[in-house]
Amino acid sequence: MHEQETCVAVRDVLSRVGDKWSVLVVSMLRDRPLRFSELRRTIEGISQRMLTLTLRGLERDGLVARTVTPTVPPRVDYALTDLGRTLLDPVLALAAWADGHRGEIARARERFDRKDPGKQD
Amino acid sequence: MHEQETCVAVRDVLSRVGDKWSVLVVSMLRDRPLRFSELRRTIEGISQRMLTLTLRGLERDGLVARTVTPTVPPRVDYALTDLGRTLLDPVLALAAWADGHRGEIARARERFDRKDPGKQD
DNA sequence: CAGTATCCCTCGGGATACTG
DNA sequence: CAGTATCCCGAGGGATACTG
Repeated sequence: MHEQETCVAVRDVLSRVGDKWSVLVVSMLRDRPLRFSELRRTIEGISQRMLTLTLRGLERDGLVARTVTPTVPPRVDYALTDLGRTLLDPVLALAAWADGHRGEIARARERFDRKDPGKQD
Repeated sequence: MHEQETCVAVRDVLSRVGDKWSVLVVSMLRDRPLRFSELRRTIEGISQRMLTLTLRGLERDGLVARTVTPTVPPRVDYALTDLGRTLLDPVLALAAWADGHRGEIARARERFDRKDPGKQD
């Protein structure tokens, strides 16, 4: 299980999950497809540029499908693929962990920062 | 569940998980405590600086415990805390997902890159 | 052995402006 | 509406040298 290829693949996915917007976008698409502008409005804080880049990355990895309706003005819908949907489970498990332990983590940080003051600005 | 605080906590954990070394360090400590130099040798590729920084971060979040034995030369052991151990489950689930779907992802990328050549160098 | 301290460079990502 | 193109800054992270 700890082969080289596996490690690379795992780190690859982990960095996807760790980036600032990917998981948020995926979780927004959980229930139904959304248009570019809907995603942009819903996510709040994301720049046009980063939304585009995030969606391209997710599309490239086969997690999100992009559907263009060539009207004018154009309409583009984004939806989770089957693969994208399977990612939801482990990600939500991690999110649940984060939510469930955020108190412990916050307390650990306070303790650490009290012991070692001035290091964390 | 989608309160502001939760989102912050989740993103916080996700960025920990997404950083280059944290998960690797945690998974190395899975079975038993390890010394600084053992971690350094085992992980392969990590710089002394990044190992230190990663361990400090994990310690600050209460995921790893640092034990100094004041001999000369000094000996420092790192071990997972109970909290750190609970993180293992969701992280391993994600790793399993990554391993299980890496073929699909690779194929999706090939397809995407063939359609849109020259964009990814 | 187990770190700190510096230097330096790449990349993530925000702001803004322009286009089919 | 749904993007691309530029510019720019700060964080992440590697290499190297020094220390208790």
